[in-house]
Amino acid sequence: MSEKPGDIRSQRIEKIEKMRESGINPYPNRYERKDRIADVVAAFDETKPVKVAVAGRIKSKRVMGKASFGNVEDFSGSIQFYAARDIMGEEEYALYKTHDLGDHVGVEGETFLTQKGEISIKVKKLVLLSKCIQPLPVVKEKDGQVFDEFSDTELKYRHRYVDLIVNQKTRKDFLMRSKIVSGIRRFLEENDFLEVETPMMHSVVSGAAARPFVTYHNTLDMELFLRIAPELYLKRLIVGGFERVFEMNRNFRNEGIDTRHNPEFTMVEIYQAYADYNDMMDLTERLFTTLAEQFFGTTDIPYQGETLSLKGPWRRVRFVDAIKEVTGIDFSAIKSPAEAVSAARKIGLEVDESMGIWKIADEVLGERVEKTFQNPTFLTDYPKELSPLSKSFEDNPDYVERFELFIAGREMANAFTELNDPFDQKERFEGQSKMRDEGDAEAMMIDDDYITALEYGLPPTGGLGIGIDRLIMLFVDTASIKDTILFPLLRPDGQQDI
RNA sequence: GAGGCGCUAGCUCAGUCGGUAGAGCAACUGCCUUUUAAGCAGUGGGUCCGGGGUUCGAUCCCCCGGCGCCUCACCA
Repeated sequence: MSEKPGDIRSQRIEKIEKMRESGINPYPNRYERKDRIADVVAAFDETKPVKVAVAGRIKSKRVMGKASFGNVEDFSGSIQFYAARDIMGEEEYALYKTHDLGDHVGVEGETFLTQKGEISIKVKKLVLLSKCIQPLPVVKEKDGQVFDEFSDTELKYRHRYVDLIVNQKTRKDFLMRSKIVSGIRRFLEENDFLEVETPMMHSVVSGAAARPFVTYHNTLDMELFLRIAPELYLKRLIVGGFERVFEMNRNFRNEGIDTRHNPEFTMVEIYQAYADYNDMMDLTERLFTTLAEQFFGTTDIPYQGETLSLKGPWRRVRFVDAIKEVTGIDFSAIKSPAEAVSAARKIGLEVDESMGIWKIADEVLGERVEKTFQNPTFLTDYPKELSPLSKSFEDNPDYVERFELFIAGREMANAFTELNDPFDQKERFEGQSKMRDEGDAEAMMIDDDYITALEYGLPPTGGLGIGIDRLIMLFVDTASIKDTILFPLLRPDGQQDI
């Protein structure tokens, strides 16, 4: 009788209308759920049937006339139920038969084992808790093989809730993300780090090389930038006497989107007074191996068809040595940009003199070297020019005490001995500011207050940043960062959903 | 931002060398009281991403646009 007969949504709306007419509320306010499904399954004893009341979504339904099997699923798991007219009563059973896949129901009854040996609930009473009027994709499974998986990437990201309802792998991956994030927090807390929250809206763009999102505060009548990194605030806290701090939260960078980049991404930044970049390497290594052992029981983890060994100690190789090893180019011996250009061109890279020696070196590294680091590798001792916030070696001012960690060819972490010399920092800021004036949109701005903070004295400090989304990619074995972010940024599709 | 690929039923996908479309699952109707990718019989369901062009006729060919994916560039 609907306007569009055959349309599943209209059919279900009709069902709702009928229920309302007969005084049944398809969206009741409350249900006394007494048991979690996983607990019911775990506690099952064939010789001792127990009364249970579970709640969840109907995930499957197999009706055989006057009796029926189905599965309800809650967050903890899934269980089969057996609904029979003789037990439920004719009216209740008829109503149950109108319920659809995706409906939330409360199921009460006694546990029993079917002839085929499946733990089930013999339904005494089944009540609708929330009607699902949208047709769910039907994903079936047998012997671990998944049929008709809901696989349209666009729909998965746009309607993540549907993805979570029907695809077990998605649910598992995000559960894993949650657990890893809390594992990281636990690890840091156990190591006496204090979690802090610093501003997300900055008036100065600094702390990393990236283009910011710009926003505006009405009352103050000023431009603000969404933070690209919390770094400078966290170091202010070290100045303030918090010796070990971390912040695990979102950064925003107005850059491209691809399998490794989302404009908002999660980063943990960690600062430790009286430590240097070597201590940060140890900390990083311990964190990763602790997580691997916790979640896999081993440091060998599968990733995209390969096995990565996270077992320490990890390889440490100097920036210039790594480039030399892979390409034969020794940047420590190169004296002029022209020389660097010709070396880079020899291996087929497009660069020009204005980049300077070290940006060219960085280009060579990114193009030819990084992908060779499959197992964890600390790339250390960066050139000063590429690192405006890191401290130089006492005996070699051209290089800084910094490392980046690569796993599976991807940058996973960045750390250094923090530059705490206010005079040096001021000079570096001025250099950045000049680059900015010359059109480098990613160069930092001068943060005068930060210089003032340094003038109060930042103790020798090690700092470390780890990209959480990328770490998760590793642990849930996915090739795209979007599979680790519940709601990745997409363009609006311009269509009305539904 | 550039190039390549894709977009067909609620989902997963066929297909039309240009004559306005089909399967499986889901839905609806009937049968079925131990099924589990339940089964059997029948039915309905589509602006074939949008707009324009070519054509007697376009879902298909051409152009423009939208969204997604992949590769590249920037970046973590």
